[in-house]
Amino acid sequence: MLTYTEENYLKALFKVTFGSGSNEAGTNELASLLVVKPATVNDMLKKLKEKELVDYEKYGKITLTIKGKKIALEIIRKHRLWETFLYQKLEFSWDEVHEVAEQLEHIQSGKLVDKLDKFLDYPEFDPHGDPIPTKKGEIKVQYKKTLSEISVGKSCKMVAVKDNSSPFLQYVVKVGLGINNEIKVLSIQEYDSMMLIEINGKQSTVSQKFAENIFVVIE
Amino acid sequence: MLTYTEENYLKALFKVTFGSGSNEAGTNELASLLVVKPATVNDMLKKLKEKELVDYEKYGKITLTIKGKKIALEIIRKHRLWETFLYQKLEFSWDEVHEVAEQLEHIQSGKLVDKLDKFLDYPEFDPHGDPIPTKKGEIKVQYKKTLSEISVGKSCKMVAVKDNSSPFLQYVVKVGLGINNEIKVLSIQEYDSMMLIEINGKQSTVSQKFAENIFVVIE
DNA sequence: TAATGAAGTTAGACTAATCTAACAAATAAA
DNA sequence: TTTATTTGTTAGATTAGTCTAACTTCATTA
Ligand SMILES: [Mn+2]
Ligand SMILES: [Mn+2]
Ligand SMILES: [Mn+2]
Ligand SMILES: [Mn+2]
Repeated sequence: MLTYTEENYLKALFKVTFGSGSNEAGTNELASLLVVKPATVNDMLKKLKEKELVDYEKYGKITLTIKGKKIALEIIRKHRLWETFLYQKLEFSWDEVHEVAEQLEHIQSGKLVDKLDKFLDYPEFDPHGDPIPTKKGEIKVQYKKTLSEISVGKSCKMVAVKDNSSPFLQYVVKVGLGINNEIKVLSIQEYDSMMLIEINGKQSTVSQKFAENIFVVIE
Repeated sequence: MLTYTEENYLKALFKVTFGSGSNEAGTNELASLLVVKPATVNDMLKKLKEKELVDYEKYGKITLTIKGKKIALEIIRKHRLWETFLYQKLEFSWDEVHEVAEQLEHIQSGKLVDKLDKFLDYPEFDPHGDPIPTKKGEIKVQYKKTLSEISVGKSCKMVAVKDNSSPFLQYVVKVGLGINNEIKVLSIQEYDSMMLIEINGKQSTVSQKFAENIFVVIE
């Protein structure tokens, strides 16, 4: 059985490597994501290598083994199922679920995950629009862009958020945006890339930074 | 914030002291309940005393402070609410809930407890018949006896179990017993106190050890 | 009341997870 | 191709939680 901390390293490693082309990560990169020092990561990598959860040679790049990736996906599955539970059943707002799910994702009980999945009627996406890995560890890859990549005059549909922080999520709500909303790009300011958008007939102006954290699909 | 381990010590301390008249506990007693060595308990007591969660002097008895008792009750409240959730909403059987609740009781989120309580419609008892402390830390004291104390010819109602272990709980089900069942004591064997009982018209014979672990009330 | 056993304490050691500070290797710049 | 910068590693220390083995105090009982 893995410790709480080991699980967090695997999850972080999956997040930095998944969809990064090379599937590799570096010590510093991982350290900054986990908010620990590189020295700490280095120690942990030796432990994870010993347990055959990562491939890693001194001064080399870090990758997850199949075994490590499988565990990472299980934790992400649990995290997103719990977020969905908190949001749908307990009426948490979408900016509150992540923090609690960070704890709940470490509860060890295969039965609990299965029952929860069933109770929620096998959801495919969490409240932030992120896909929930299946029991088999399959994860849906969505061909999504960020709002900042959409050109003037085009329409798209919001499907997820990149930034999961509470302040950002609250801001998204304030702007009148939510998952599945239609967004039309009315204009883009040359100078600072500020975007004038329309959602349900209501206009808003958003910064480039904001637009880079909204995932959309073109229909 | 307390660690997972500190919380377990407070909970264990509450369990051994609550309703014991003196409200006191000893090092060895606590050690055996927590399945650690007395030396370990001794170290922890110093930490808990420092944090003003227990009253304790060298070679003296251990008691919870008001503050320590309050925290213990919060953990027990969480434990029993989670057990109720698992049993009522996720269809766990009553012998499976305890182990998972041992983990879930340590999730830190006041909001989660409140929401869960509401979601379950403010339950008063958990699946084992144990009272769920209120948000204010009030716990219902039931005037209950054990089945072994009931005399021949009398009837009573099962309200809870003393032993929460999976083998015992499964055995209770097998005997045809459950919370709120009427039990009539038909006869008691002189020699070994074996009890012949009737539940819903069905007769069963149970040992004294068994009868000592069934809580009942006389109506 | 003194001996004996039970209960409780201390010292010293270990593991997991973390840090700081110093060092080494790899990479980018000049 | 040196030099400088970034990246990664090591050594040594700390804290929480645990242990064993030895010791002390308390309580019972002969
Ligand atoms: Mn999340
Ligand atoms: Mn999410
Ligand atoms: Mn329980
Ligand atoms: Mn219970």
